[in-house]
Amino acid sequence: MITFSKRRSGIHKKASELVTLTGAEIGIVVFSPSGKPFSFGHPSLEAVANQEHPNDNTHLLVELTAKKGKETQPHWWETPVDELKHQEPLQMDAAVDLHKTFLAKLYEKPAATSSSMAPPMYFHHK
Amino acid sequence: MITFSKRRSGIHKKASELVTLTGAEIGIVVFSPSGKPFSFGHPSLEAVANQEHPNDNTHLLVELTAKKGKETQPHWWETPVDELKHQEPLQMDAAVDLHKTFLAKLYEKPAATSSSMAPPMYFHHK
DNA sequence: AGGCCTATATTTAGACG
DNA sequence: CCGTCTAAATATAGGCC
Repeated sequence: MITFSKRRSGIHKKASELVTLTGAEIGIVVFSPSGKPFSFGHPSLEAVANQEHPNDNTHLLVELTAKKGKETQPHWWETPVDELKHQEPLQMDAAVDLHKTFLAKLYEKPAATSSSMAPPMYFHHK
Repeated sequence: MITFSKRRSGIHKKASELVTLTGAEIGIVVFSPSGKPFSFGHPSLEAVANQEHPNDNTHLLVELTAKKGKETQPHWWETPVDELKHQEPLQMDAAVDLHKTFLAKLYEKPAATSSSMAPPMYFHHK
């Protein structure tokens, strides 16, 4: 648990460095062994994308449903994802195991500014 | 660019270690400065979750639309996210900048087995 | 791009406050 | 939980294939 905390910060730091050094964009979601979620990502979460994952023909649709209170929480990644909410397991394919996981997609504008990178990033938890 | 590659592997390795050492679950999506997407994650992508991000009242719905060809690509994270597909920018909120970003959520079953962790993980790209 | 190398810088575990 | 400290383990840049 202490190891988790330390290493989580480590990865977080590495991710920050990757962003500042190379201008890449990154998003990470981690769930601690105890189930606490932590999210982190580079630009800001302003819109989301929908993209096909060709190799397994998986199509993921990420949809932003509500957006308010933005002024007080400008950067979503500065906040913990907070409690998990259970819901009925999706019956897509029961092949592997009990774990349900995720995938995230990003969509970048054609000639978008690659600036706005690397505001100091934090990894909070609750 | 060489730095990006090396550090990307580094983060990937750290993520693997975090998983093996602590049993955490993690998912990462990185976009190289040139725009190439790389994904990585711990368990497998079998289902996805929908979860509220309380602090900014953002609600993200991640939906798995299609799932086939699984036999040949058992682990989604072993494959690159591949080419980005452009689509109309979402008009959710134009506040920040041109970048569109993402967020991912994970959903774990109540008393799920925390086993099945740490198969060697790879970071591919195209 | 990936692999191999080596010197240097960083991270880590573990103990402690 | 957060800091601080330490020795030991690891990541990194940069050169080279």
